[in-house]
Amino acid sequence: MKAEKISEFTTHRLSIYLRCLAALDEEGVETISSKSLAERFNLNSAQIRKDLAYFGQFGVRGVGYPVRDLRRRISNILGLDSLHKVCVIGGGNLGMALAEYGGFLQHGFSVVAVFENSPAKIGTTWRNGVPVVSIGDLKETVRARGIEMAMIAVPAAAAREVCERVFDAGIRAILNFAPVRVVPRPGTKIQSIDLSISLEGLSFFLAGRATGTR
Amino acid sequence: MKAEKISEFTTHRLSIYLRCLAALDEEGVETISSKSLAERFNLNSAQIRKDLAYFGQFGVRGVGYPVRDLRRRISNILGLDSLHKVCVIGGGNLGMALAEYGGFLQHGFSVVAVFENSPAKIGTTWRNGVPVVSIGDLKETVRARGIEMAMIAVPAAAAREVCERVFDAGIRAILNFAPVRVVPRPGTKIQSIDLSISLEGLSFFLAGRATGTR
DNA sequence: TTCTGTGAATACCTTCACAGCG
DNA sequence: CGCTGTGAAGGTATTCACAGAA
Repeated sequence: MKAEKISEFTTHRLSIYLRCLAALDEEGVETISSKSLAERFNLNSAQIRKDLAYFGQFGVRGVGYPVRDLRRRISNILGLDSLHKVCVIGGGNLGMALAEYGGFLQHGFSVVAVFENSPAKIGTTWRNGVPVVSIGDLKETVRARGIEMAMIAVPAAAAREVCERVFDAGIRAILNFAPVRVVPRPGTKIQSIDLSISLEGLSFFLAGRATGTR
Repeated sequence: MKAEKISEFTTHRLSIYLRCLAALDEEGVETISSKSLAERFNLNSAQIRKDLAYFGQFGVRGVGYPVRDLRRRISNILGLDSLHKVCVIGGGNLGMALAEYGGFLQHGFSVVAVFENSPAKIGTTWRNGVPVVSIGDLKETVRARGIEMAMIAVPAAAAREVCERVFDAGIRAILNFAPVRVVPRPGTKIQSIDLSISLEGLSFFLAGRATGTR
């Protein structure tokens, strides 16, 4: 791997390539060229080659990339060789939906706990067996269960404080759903998904067409 | 407004500015400079001025921007003057969580229906009064209720077909949660949120630190 | 003087185009 | 030959720096 720092655009595309390679591998396809891979996402083939070249020389000139091998390597690059343990903070609707979402496990992420502060919910077990734990037990549970990431699904007002507690518990990666900008500590990463802002982007698009911008 | 096309980076930031301006307005602040606004998101002040300049000259030299006025204008630019009616396709956990999420209404989006294909759920009403409607009635309901946007929360396998039906029903803006790339029709827009890919980005970050990339 | 609005400079991301290997 | 890997070119986004208005 080269010393340069990799952009998020690249890592995002790696995930996309990985999905496609997994499907191809399952189909029994053994080799794929950057060109035919590119066509699937209407993307430039040089883009794919550049993305991969950051991490080594995986291809065979005149042939293409060996599907299974490339799949394994990208999986490795993304740190997906082993299952990642994830927790959800906040046992409201969104939190519970996240805890139960089947897609995570399929991609190597296992939700092992939901943290809550409402006594009524603490101690219960969610449908698929995920325990609802007191937020007070965050630190011990994180350590005991080897939790590496947290998904924050608490009200906006609580988000900042919750992130601090999560960092204090030793977690260094957060996926934040609260509509609040939180600044990561050095050595940590926060990725935010703001549903209202996404909808506002769509609203802008619709408004533009309406006023004839086309 | 200038003829240039506006990048998504800009519109995304406009949403962020809007949030901040709303808070300032509520606090009674009357004027804000690009510099002090920039400090809140550690962002460059020229960035903010450029973003706003695409749409007109809103500021007063030597003073800054009038908070309430700028708030109204951005709101207008983003098409947020009126409430937007939104539907959810898919009545699973995620779909129901989206239907009940209070944050949308606060930002001008109202979820007015959840579309489902399971007969057991159709005809029921979700907690906050959102009706669960048969996907077969999509077109009529969209027309009758003036629905402008759809949030897709169906399994990956169904996503593509569902998007087609949504477009056929006259909706031109989609927020897609299914882990599938869907190509928008001309004149439509699809914004995708892929939870697993977001987690993979975090996994890459953690993997990098672990191998000493720092 | 302060702070906007904006051309110029820079940094970054993508695409082109081709040398070179299998 | 076909396709990768990559320097060079082309675009786009961000930042700098300053002229000019209040």
